[in-house]
Amino acid sequence: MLTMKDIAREAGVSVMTVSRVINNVPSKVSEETRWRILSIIKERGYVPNSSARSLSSRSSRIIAVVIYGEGNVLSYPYNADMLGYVNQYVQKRGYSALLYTGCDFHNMTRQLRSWDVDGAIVWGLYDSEFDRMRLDNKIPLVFTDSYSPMRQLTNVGIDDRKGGELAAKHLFGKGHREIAFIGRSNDSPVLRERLHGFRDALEKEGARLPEDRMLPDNPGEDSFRSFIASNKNVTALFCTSDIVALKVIVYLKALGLRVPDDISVMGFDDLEMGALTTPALTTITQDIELKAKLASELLFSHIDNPDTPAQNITLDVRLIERESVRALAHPKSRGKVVTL
Amino acid sequence: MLTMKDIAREAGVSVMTVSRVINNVPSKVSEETRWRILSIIKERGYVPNSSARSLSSRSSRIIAVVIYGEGNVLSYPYNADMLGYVNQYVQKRGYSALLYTGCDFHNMTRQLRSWDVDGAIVWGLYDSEFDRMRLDNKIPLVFTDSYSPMRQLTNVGIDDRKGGELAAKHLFGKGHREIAFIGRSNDSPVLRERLHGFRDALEKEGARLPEDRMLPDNPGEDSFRSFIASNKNVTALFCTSDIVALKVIVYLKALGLRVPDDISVMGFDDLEMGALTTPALTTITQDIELKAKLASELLFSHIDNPDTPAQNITLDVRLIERESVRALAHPKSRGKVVTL
DNA sequence: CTCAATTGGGTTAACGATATCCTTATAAAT
DNA sequence: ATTTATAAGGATATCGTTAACCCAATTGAG
Repeated sequence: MLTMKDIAREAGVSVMTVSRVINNVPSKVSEETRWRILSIIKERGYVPNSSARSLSSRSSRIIAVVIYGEGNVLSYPYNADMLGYVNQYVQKRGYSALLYTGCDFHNMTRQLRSWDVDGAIVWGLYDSEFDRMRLDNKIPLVFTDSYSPMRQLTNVGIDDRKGGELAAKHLFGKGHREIAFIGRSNDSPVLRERLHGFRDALEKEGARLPEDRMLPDNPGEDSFRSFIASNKNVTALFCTSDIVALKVIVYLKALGLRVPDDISVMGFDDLEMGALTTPALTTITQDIELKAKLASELLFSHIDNPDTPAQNITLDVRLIERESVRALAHPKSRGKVVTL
Repeated sequence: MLTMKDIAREAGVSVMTVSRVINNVPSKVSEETRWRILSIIKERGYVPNSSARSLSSRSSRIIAVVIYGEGNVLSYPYNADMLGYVNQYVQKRGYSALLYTGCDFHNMTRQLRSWDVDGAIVWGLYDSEFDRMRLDNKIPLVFTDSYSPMRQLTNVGIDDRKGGELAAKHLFGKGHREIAFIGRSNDSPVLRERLHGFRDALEKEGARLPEDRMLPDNPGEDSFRSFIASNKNVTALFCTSDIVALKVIVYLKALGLRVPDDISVMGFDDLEMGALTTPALTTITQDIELKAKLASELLFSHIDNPDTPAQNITLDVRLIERESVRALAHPKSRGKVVTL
């Protein structure tokens, strides 16, 4: 392996001079020497050793991206999109992204510490896991979509509650009164918020969302089938994710129910694929690229200046009306419509 | 930071003994000492420093995953899926995955070398870029879907040609004679192979695929519209990727054409979303998880034993018949059907 | 003309681990 | 009783860089 020593010898200088050239230390090396060294570096194709650099300078220029979840979390397009954008911003800053997925919490933090990462962007955790996370490290951390009660955490999230609200108002405005909610969860604060917003808005309009009108997130076909069978008068379904909405539409099709003619369906997330289906999915959209950008920028500002105070940013959401919700000629409809 | 020295001092041994415990060097430390050291390590939460380890042992336990492409390559579900699976296998082996995306070839190889990665899995490159890649490194490399002429490369690909063939036979068997091909490309060997297989099979059946029946990969809506306008008698479209197929279906819908009633569409890749649309997409499927698994295993066998000879594995593909292709009551149809 | 500041370097010691070579005590073999 | 082998561990150099401090020559101000 080519080392700084080789470059130094060839240039007839000390390794420190080479180091200073590489790190652009201002006014410590003459223009001429700098130029000579740079050309030797280029000619020889010398690349500094990051491990040594990291060991010596206590800065790895690595950002860890931690996606907590089971199985292949990247098969969920939201996670993949986020990772892709985050990675772009990380690379743009000259850092590298180390990827950690899974649920082995212990191993994850071990790896973070062993690599001495300069920072980490984390999502997919539930409340309870946060406590374990903060214990050990002084590593700058940015979370996304965390609803941790600890407010000294930097977080970038979306207005999940408003998302639920928008969905409820939209369905109500289209004349729907008998509505079901797919995505009940005790673990996920995100889903909980969406439910809250949805139910509250519905009740404010005068409709109700009883317990037996809710199904857990990602129900199997069988349980969905029996749910539909025992809720014949439901005219609309609000799913807390596009993937689930799309699956539900397939299930409905298998039951001989057409969307939106026989029953309306809404999603959440605005995955690219939702626009490509027939019917195209009416959904709540969030700006994933912006979220990734803000998360990265916040992380770097923490890295550059450790005194940066924790921030909690909530991004807005919007409703995207496409084809999967039908307007009902409901007698009691107030004709209320959410405009964008 | 807690170091080996701290552990050694507390255990009353030398750092080498601690090192031996950590690296499980057989029969160099007594059971009792090992146990004592391990408990101190656990109690103190000591984590070895990977940079130092890497520097000293010349092995980083990092695998780079290189996805060559523009923009957010992970928004393409195939890439995300592959990465997700590869990452799982990499983590299972105790390695970490460093992610590189983009087209800045020079920077990519620089990073690979600077981190002294133990190996890399690479995809998304075209022929011409390979030459630049092999130049510099002795790093074990595994490619996927490369059609490089250099046979000393280890590669895991799929039988793209057969995929094209299966598509052609299926469409022909369903009675289609006037067929168009969406996915012409001079750069991508993968798409070239799919075209080859498709065209050859079509011609073998007695049909033809003239130049003006081909559209480049991922055409815009306008060019697609005029293409359809000038090819009114086309009854089926074969797209070389599911994403494009889904987009095309949306374009067709906008033109007032129903799929498959008015025109049939086939995709390629079998992305999860293709099964969730209406109509569900008839497509060519490949086993992405298997591909990722084989690529990882091959890489590790190269890492464990540098003398492992290069291998080129081609995985089989299958046709998945769903709903986007209609059977034509074509007079000349031979009623040929591909069975799975 | 002298003194202080600046410019352009160099020297040495870390950083935290592993490699390599030693050492000692005990057991087994001759 | 001597040799040999093995088990259990230690000492030191080294991996490639940067941090911290040092030094000589030049420049500019007073």
